[in-house]
Amino acid sequence: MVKDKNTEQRIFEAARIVFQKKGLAGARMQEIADEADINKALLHYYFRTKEKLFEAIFNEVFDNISSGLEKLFNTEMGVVERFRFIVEIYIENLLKNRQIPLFVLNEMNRNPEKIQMLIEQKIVIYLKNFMMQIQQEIHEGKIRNVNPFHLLMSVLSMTIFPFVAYPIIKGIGEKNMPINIDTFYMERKKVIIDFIENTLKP
Amino acid sequence: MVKDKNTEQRIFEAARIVFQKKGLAGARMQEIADEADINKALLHYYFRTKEKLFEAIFNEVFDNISSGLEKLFNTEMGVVERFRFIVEIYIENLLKNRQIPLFVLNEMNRNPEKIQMLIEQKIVIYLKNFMMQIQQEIHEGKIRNVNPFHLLMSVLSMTIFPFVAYPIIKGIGEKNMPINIDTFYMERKKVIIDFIENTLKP
DNA sequence: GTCTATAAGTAGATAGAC
DNA sequence: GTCTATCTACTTATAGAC
Repeated sequence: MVKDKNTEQRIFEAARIVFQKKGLAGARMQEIADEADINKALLHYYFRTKEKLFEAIFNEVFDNISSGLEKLFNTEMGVVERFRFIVEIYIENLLKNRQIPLFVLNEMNRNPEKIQMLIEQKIVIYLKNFMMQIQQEIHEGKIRNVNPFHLLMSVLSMTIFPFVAYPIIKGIGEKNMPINIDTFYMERKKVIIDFIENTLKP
Repeated sequence: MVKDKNTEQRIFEAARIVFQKKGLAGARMQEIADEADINKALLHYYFRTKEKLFEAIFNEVFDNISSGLEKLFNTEMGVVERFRFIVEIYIENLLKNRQIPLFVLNEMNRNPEKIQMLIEQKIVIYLKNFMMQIQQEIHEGKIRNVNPFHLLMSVLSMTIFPFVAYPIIKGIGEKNMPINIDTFYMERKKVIIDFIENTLKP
């Protein structure tokens, strides 16, 4: 249960927890109120409607992703080094917020028309720039000639997918694996970075 | 709208469409009825409750996955060859059923206790056997020494994730890419298989 | 700002005619 | 088997006291 802090923050954090677990349609205002330890009417006092509350949560999540990308891509950095950063930062962050990928993917797929613009302006633009940088380094002979789009998609897949496939990983890892699941996620950093380096070394 | 066929099949197919698009909580019985072009009461006549109808759909999807895995893993085949099969068959199938991954991942993550057993018995068991085969071929020196769990997870990620990330791919691909999105998905077969071969060649 | 009580609307489920 | 009409329960949202 969310305590301390002012009411609006409490509601916000409670809503984040519930929406990320249940999705927009599956979440109940009552559950959010309980989680925030306040009355249901207060939710409406602060956020008017369920949709608006959800939007507030989603926008915050999306902005975090976006500003993270901005930081990653507005620093001067070579392609391989940048990939390394992406993988490390993403895995660190996703370990702390494991529900985020499914939450975002759901909203992206269920309301594409609604957030297409957001995706375009806050995600795709950075990825496109990065692909141009990759193209550039290929041209300069710094890295091997690969398809930047596919490479980027492979790296994102290897990084993010294991977090949405948690139940499968848990199923595999639980009994006859010598390591715990968090260790597995941490190990992936090296696995993915090795893949990148192998793929790109000239 | 689903026509022809008997009523039960019509309901079933309509429910599959709606549940895969909206999820259990987001789906409406009325919408399923409309999609099937029948009355709402008939849904209950054939399937009693929304939950049971959903379960019927989910079990069918899950059985398809499971029987697919069974076919893939009960054939005599080397590791590399088997990986090739997996990637090709999965991409072919997912191109025809793009909503499946998100649908299944959602249910797995939202009702883990409910389907943990299913995952264990119908998915994980095959993956574990395959990892043992990988271990075996490593031992025999047929393939390079890699971590089977990570390799498997990487391949599954690269294969499946792009289908749940469709909105991002669309955003990237739509304007300044010379190919259409289906071509991109088809190309991934080769990309992933190349990765496997490079990773495993001794 | 925060609560209780309640209104208003929606969705799943059933009764009963045909 | 299939339909219309209706019930019941739940959920969002609001009114109004404090």
